[in-house]
Amino acid sequence: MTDHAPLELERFLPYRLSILSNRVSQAIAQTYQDRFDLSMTEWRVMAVLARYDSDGLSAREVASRTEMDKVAVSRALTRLVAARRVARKTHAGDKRRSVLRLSAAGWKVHDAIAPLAREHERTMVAKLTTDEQRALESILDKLAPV
Amino acid sequence: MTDHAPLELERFLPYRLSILSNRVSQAIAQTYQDRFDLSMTEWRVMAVLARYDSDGLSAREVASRTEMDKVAVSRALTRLVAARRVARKTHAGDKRRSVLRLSAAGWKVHDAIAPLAREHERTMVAKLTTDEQRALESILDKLAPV
DNA sequence: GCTTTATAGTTTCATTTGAAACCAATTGCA
DNA sequence: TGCAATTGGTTTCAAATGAAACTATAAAGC
Repeated sequence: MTDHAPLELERFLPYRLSILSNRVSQAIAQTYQDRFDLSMTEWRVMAVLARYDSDGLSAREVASRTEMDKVAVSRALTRLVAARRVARKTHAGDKRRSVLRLSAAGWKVHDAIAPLAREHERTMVAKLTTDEQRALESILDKLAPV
Repeated sequence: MTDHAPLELERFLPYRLSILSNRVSQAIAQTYQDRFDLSMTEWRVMAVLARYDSDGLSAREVASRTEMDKVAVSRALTRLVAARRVARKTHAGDKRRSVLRLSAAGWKVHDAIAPLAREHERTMVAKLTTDEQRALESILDKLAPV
C-alpha cells in the first residue's frame, strides 16, 4: 500500500480561503442583488468609481483597480450606463478613453449599499479578538499587497 | 457637497479576501491546468476523493465536501470518469448512488499535483511570522468553520 | 402492497464568462 | 510625414455555469 499523502482539505489554506471568500462575498451580494438589480461585478465597478472619484476614471483604470478583466468591466459598464447609474463621456485629449463617474442615481445606490457592506465587515471582524484583527490586516498586507 | 463615505476598497476585508483567494487559487491552478488538462473543479473533486478514500464516496458527499453544487460535480465526474481518473460503480444497497474512487491513473495525477499545491501553501505561509501563522489558523477556524 | 414523497444524479436551456478577434485612436520612430 | 506597433474599449464565439425539469430508485405512510 503506497503512501499517497492526500491534502487535508479542511486545513489547506488556499481551499479554506476560497470557501471563506465565497461565503462572505455571497452574503454581501445577497443584500443588493435583488433589491437593486445589481450584479457583484457591477457593484465592484461602482465602488471603485465612488472611491476614486477625483476626475473620472477610464475603464482601464477601473479594471486594474477591481482586478477584473476589461471584458467584464465593459459589460458591467454597459449595464450601469443603461441604468443611468454611471455617466460615460469621452476623454477630451484621447478619444479612445472614456471618462466614468457615478451619476446622482448611482451615488444614491452606492450610499444605500456601502453601509450594508461595512456592517457586514464589522460583524465579521467582531468575531475576532483584537490581536487576530491586527494579524489579519498584516497578513493581507503581506499576501495580497495593493 | 454631500459626504458619500465610499468604501476604501484597499482596506475592505471582503474585497481583499476575494483578491487574495483568487490569486492563490489561480496560481495553483496554473501548475496543473495545462499539464494535466484538469480544471479547478475537477482537481477539487479529485482532492476530496483522495482525502476521504475510505470506502468510496457518493457524488452527493463530494458535493458537500467541496461546497460545489451537484451539477458542477456531476459534470466534473463525467470528464474524470471518461479520462479514467475516477472509477464509478453503483452502490450495492442503493442503485441511485454512485461509489467513486480514484483509479490508479487518478492517484498518479493526484500524487503529482498534491506536492505542488502543498509547496504553494508553504511559500505563502513562509511570508508570515509564526504569530501571524497561528492567527491565520484561528481566524479561519472562526470565520469559516468546516 | 400501493401510492405519495424524497433522494441521487443527469440533462436541458438560458445566462455568464473568457479568449481571441476586432475597431478606432494614439504613439513611436525610420 | 507615414507606417508599424500599442492602447482603450467592444464584439463575437465557444466554453463554463446555474436553475429547473427530468429519470430512476428508495423510503414512508396508509
